[in-house]
Parts: sequence; C-alpha cells; structure tokens
Amino acid sequence: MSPRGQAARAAAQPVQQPVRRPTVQDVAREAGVSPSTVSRALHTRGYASPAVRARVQAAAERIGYVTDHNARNLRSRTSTSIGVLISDLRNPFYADLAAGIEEELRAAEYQMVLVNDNGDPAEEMQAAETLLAMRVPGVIVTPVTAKCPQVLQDNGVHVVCADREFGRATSDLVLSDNKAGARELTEHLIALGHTRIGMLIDETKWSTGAGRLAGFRAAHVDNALEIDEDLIAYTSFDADAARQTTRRLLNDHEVTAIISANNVLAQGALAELKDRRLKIPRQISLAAYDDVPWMSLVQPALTTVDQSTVEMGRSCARLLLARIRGELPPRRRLVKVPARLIVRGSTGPAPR
Amino acid sequence: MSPRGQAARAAAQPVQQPVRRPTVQDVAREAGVSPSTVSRALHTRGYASPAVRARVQAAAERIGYVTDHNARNLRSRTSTSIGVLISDLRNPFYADLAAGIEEELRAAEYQMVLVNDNGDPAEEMQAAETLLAMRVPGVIVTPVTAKCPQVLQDNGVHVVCADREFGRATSDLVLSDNKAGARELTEHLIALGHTRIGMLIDETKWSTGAGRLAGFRAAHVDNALEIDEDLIAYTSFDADAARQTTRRLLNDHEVTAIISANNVLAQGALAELKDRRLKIPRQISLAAYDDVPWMSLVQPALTTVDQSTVEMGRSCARLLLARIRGELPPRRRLVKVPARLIVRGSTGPAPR
DNA sequence: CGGAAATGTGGCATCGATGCCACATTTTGG
DNA sequence: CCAAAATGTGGCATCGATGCCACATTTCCG
Repeated sequence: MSPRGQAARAAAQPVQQPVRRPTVQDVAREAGVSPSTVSRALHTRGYASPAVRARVQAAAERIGYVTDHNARNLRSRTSTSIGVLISDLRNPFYADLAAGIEEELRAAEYQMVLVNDNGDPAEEMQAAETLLAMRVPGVIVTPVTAKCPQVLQDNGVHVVCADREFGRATSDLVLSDNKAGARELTEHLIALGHTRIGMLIDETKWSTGAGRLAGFRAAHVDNALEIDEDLIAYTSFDADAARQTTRRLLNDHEVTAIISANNVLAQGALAELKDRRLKIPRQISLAAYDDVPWMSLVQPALTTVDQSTVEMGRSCARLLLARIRGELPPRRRLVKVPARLIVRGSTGPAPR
Repeated sequence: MSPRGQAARAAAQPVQQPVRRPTVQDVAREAGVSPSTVSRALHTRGYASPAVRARVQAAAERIGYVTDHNARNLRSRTSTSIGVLISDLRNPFYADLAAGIEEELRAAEYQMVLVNDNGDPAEEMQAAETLLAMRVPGVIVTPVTAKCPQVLQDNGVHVVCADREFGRATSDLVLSDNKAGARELTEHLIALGHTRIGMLIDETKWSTGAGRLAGFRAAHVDNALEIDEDLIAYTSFDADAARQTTRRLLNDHEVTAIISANNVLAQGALAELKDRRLKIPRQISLAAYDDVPWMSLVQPALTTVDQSTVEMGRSCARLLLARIRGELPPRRRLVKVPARLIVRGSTGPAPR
C-alpha cells in the first residue's frame, strides 16, 4: 500500500532531511504477516516455513529494508562490531595486523571498529571506554598497559591480546614466536662467522622485545659464544633515535653485524650505515626482525624474520570469534605464529 | 542501595556470563534523581543545575556507568560511528588516509568503522549495505563504483569521496591536486633536459589517473614538447604488471626518464631498472607520484610528489563532520589537497 | 505584594527488533 | 476417527536512553 517503492530517490544536493527507513513493521505489512514472523524469516534460524520466508525476503527486498543494528543490538544484547585497538596504523606492522583482522571479521559478517592509541596509556583507556559504550562483544588489542585488557574483561568483553603480553594477563593471546625467530636469525649470522653482533632494541619489558632478546642470547649460548652486554644497544621506538644509537654503537664498539629488533629501528640503522658509506654486507651485515615491504626494495635487500603479520591478524580474529561463540574451553589460549627467516643480500660472511 | 559497588570483579578465567551493566536507572537511584535528569546531566547540553550535574556525574563514576550507544543511537536517531570504505589497508596510501581520518574522528569523539573492499564492486556494495544497517550518519569512501556513494546518499547518509571521483558524483570530494602535482613533476624532468619521458599509468577513467596524465600532458604543452603517445605505458594496478610494462617500454622505446603514476607501479619500475643494472639517475631518471616511506630509503632515493595523504584523510573527516553537523551550505564541496614536489637523487640531467 | 516569567525536574511514550509464550492449525499414531 | 504431538504464527513486553511536555519552584517586575 505504501508507495515508497524502491529506495527513496534523493535530491541532487546532499540530503539534509533524515530519510525515513522501512522497518520490520513495513515489511510485515508488505508481506502480509506479523513483525515477529518477519524477524524470524529474515534472521533467526529455523522457525519459518519456506514459503513465508521467501515471501518476506521478497517484500524486504522490494521496499529496500535494511535491519537496524542499533535496535537489534539493544534488544538482543549482542553486537557484531569488534573493537581493534592498535598503536599506529601508519606502521606497516599494525596495518598488516589490522588488514588480517578485518579480512577475517568481514568474512564472518562482523565489523571492525579501529582505534589508534598512539602507544599512549591514556588514549588506550579512553578507547576502551568507548568500546564498552558500543557494547562490543570482543576486542583485539596490542596492549600498552595491562589495565586496558583487564578493564575490558572485567566488563565481560572478550579480549585477545596481539603481539605482546604482560606478566599476569588472563586474556587469550596471539604472539609471533619471537624467541625462535630471533634465535634463527642470530644463528644465521653466527654461521656466517660473526662473533660480535650488535642488537638494536627498544624495550624488553613487553614479551615482544624480551622474546627477541632471549632468542639472541640463546643463539649465542647454543654456539658457545660469549655475549658482550655492551653490544645490546638500547634505544627508543623511533627511527632517528635508532640512528643515533647505531652511531654510538659503531663508534664505541667493533661489530661486524647488527640485528634490529623491529622495522622502525631498522630504518635508523640502515640510514646510519648508508651515511657512513659502509658496504653491506662486505663490511657489515644488517638484519631485522619484522619483514616489511621496503626491506626487499632497498639495495641490498635486507635479511629479515617475517612474522606473518597478516596471518597473525587472522588468527586473532578467528580466536576471538570462537571465544565469542563459546566454542572454546574456559582456559586461556595462546597461539604462536611461526616466524620465518628470509635470507637476502644484507647479510654475508664476517669480514677479515 | 544496590551494592554493585565498583565494576564487577571478574573471574581469572575469561568471562562467559554476560555482565549486568549499570543503566541510567541505576545512576538515577544512586544520585536520587530521575532518569531524565541523569540523561540531561550527563549528555544533553544545558538543562541541569551544576549541583545536580556534579552529583549525577559522581554517582555515575561510582557505579561504573557507561552509556549504551545502541540505546542512545536508536532513540535519538544518530550515531557517532563513521564508515570508512577503502580498497587496501596494506597499501601505505590507504593506511595513511585511514590514519588521518581516524585521528580527526577520534578528536571529535567519533568512531571509525573500517572496511576493505579490495577494489571489488561487489564487496563495496556489501560494505555499503552493512554501513546502512549500522545507521552511520556518514561515510568516507575511495569509490570503486559510482553506485556505492549514490546508494548511500539515497538513504540519507552523508558521503565524502576521497582521492577520486566519477563523472556525475554529487557528493563532497577531497582530492589531491593531481594535475598540478604531475605537471610540476614533469616540468622538473623537462627542466633537466629530458624530452622522452615515459609515463607508467594504470587507469585514466578515474579522476586520479586522468588528472595525473593531464598534468603530464600540460607540462609538455607548456614547454612546446611534442608527446609521443607510445611513451604513455598503460599497465594494471600491480607491481609485477608494472615491471613487465616497464620492460616493454624500455625495449621498444628510447626514454631517459620514467614517471610512475603511483606507489605500486613505482615498485615494479624500480625493480626492472635495478634488474637491468641501469645507473639511476645517470642513465635513466625515475620519479613517482605518491610519496611513501620506502621511496626515501632506497638508493638513490626517489624524487616524488607527496600528496599529503594523512592530511587528506584529516580533511575528509573534517568535511564530513561539518556536513553532518549541518554547518555547510547545501552545494557540494570540493577540497583540493596541494601536492608537493620532493626532489631526491633519482632524477638528474638527461644523458648525452 | 501578586501574578507572570524563568528555571529545573519528573513522567511517560518511544526508537525498531526480537524473545517468549500462547494459540491455531496440521500431522501423527493408537 | 479422535486425542496428542508437532509445527508455524501472532501478540506483547522489553532492551536502555532520551525527547517532549507538564508541573513545581523560584525569581522577577510593575
């Protein structure tokens, strides 16, 4: 009866007036059934005869009905929006992580609400609050603080921590196998005859840095090589700082190879080596944890550890969805994503 | 009276039972006022005495009240979630765009729902449908199809198209000044004495490619240089394809410089030049539209046009928010983000 | 000093979809 | 062939916050 017909035609100018959207009631009228039946026919599994179902779907299509998620979420106390809380979308690591998550969520008809916290605890908490307000059933976070996942869990939100963990976390976890990856990378250098290897690293409080450093140490121990603690060069998470630190490392110590703990630091290290016109790998070898695209574009291409970031994102999403659906036993789950050594031109035999 | 106290304490194991969250009613009871008053005190502007407001806020804080966005959105027919629909988060261009958008949205207390459409029209439409279901007041999209922005607008959603436009679009628009940027870049090469410049480009149906090609042509015209149409090398949006196309271009024609229309194509072009061991810029110059981080890391660093992608994202968000708030006159707005030439080592005097 | 205007609060209906139960109809089995 | 079970649909209340209006106070001014 209502001649709304197809979707309302819009003016050429951007619409100002809110458009009246068809509701379940409208579909019910159009299909000659009750609102309850429409709801069941369109969404709930079972509970509607094929004939009615077809009729309702046709009617919905005809009048351009689109479910209102707000109403649905409110009434059914669920939501298909998932919070994703990361530090910096401009870093390819986080972008790849988010891309993997989004891919998997979209396939499951969930949506991704993405928030950058810039690595700042205050912004992280703020974001958590927002996600609570949205009543998301789950959040994937690269935590800056233990408090954030905690608060979310306290409020009944399922949490998956990605990339790093804090001591007493109780949430599900997806990590790169940092120790194994770093060990493999270090062993690769040792096999090439390097004995004085610099390790450029920004933090060891999170499991990420700690794991990579542990792998570095383990490789030395395995090969009966003593570690000169001075070669572990602590810096901050910033390319320029890493460059300065590399400079000091080179000035103060004899190293024949440098490992950078992540893609940002690698940038600074490379800049410094290029600046000094050091021949890579003839005079010095360079390698990095976390393979990102530019590393295969520079000359020589960098030897790296690829931590399968996109796959890591997918894992996070799969794990979270399984948890939300209640398919998992109560104990926390730890997923280790394998790391893979990629040998390229930037590492070679130790000089002399 | 209700002794819910602080936030409910959670079990060490991930919570299975949905947690009862405090509502406006609970706050009202706690503060000794009516629910209406709570609502006004917490959100609506004006309409509440300072004393009551303070009391209500304290009560809310005390019992850990967090507004339910679903209920709020449903009742007030608004939402603070904004849809962002892009092609590929793993491409730094889109990542930067999203980062700029998110930054601005977050500052305004809006949320970003991010969807990848992989450049596929079907996925794009699907995403649009989802965003309609979420009742977002606005969407920022790098369109694949004219239909998508159209459908959104027809349903009363404000739309800002980013990076590109289709002929008869009626939505607000934020573009890089492609023509001016490409012209400047081309003129830079012409000034260096290049007369046979290859243009590697993937599409000219969208305003993006069309603008860049137009700039390329304009620079030639301005300098009374004839264009050899064969030097405009059409390829597809893919590094490998770009590499093949570059190979053919070099085989079949004498060029002393190559311009790549975007960051993806540049990757292929560079790979081919390196593979041929051509000295850049002595034997051939290479330049690219769209400056992304790796371009300053390779040796020699690439001369590029920086299209201020992050700023472009911010502009999109600002424009959309202004539109949503009704602060803009009805006619469509076009924002041109200036492009900036960055001269680096990859371009030099034409050989011979 | 009395009535009008200003101010602050509470009551109630409502946004749209859905969970639950009751009931009408059909199917089944003794 | 009838009672009992199975199946499909409709009615109604409800999720939580808020818009709107009515009304109780207070403040103002002739």
